[in-house]
Amino acid sequence: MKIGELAKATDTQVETIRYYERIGLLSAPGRSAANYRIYDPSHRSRLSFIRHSRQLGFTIDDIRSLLDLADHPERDCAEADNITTRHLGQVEAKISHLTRLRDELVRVSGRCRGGLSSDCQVIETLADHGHCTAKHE
Amino acid sequence: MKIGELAKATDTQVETIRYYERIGLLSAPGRSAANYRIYDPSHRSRLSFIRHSRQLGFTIDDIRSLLDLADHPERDCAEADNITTRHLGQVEAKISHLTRLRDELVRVSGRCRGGLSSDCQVIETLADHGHCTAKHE
DNA sequence: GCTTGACCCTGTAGCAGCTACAGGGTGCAT
DNA sequence: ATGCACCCTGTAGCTGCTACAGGGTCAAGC
Repeated sequence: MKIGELAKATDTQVETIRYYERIGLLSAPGRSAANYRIYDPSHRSRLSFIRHSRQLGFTIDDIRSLLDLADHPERDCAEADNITTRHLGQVEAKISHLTRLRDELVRVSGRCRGGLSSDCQVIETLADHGHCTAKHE
Repeated sequence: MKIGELAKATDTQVETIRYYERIGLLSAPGRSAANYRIYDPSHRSRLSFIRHSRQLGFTIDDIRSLLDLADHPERDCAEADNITTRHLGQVEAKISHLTRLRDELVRVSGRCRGGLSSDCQVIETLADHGHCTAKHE
């Protein structure tokens, strides 16, 4: 299949596929006489794996390791679990960070009672860190 | 004050301050005879405002608008509230996205029962989207 | 007066993970 | 023969910094 078809089949942009090839995540396929990339089903499943992993938020580097594991059936599955667990921890950290941030934003925006920006509590709050309940980084 | 002092006072990196000046977020201060940037208290409070807004996750563009409002006391505070509310919505969207993602990761990593990567359920799941309960983008 | 070290300057390149051109070639239908 | 959809390479852009390289400045200590 040509790149456009692979793109449609995996719900990926054509330029993204070329990007994955450039960074060595997806192996370079054969070429047609006209120098078009011609993919086979193995590329398709590999790209599906990549896209699925990306949707789950794995980094490109994680995906490299995961693909490597998928290619070496004799290796220990624990490596894959390590990557997943570490990633899960990062996602949870992000969630709790964003949750604190949301609470602060709710508090800030709740202060707006309309009127002029000169006595806008939102602006006030941003200007003066002391108005915050919690530390946020 | 010199840039290093301002950096310490606002808990910002020196290079970040120069970056803000370069993109026009923080106005260029005066210079000493030796061409050092010399900041006054107004720069300091402006930078605090910026940093505080960044900590709350506002984009640089949002901050430009917020600073603009802070500079025009006669304008309507609703604009600031709009920006905050829209941002809050984005944060909430991110939280719910990450939460779905987390649930899926928990499910995926729960499938690992050790053993060889050849029958690793984590790898399996990544390879086959059909294993997923929910759609995730 | 000379060195050392902390600070400052400019300019540019890098990070992640794409995305978006520009400027060209190919392939098929009309 | 012409139009159009598709393909190619190469490069620059996005966000919000961060990290140099290669240089200048200044005060303290010997």
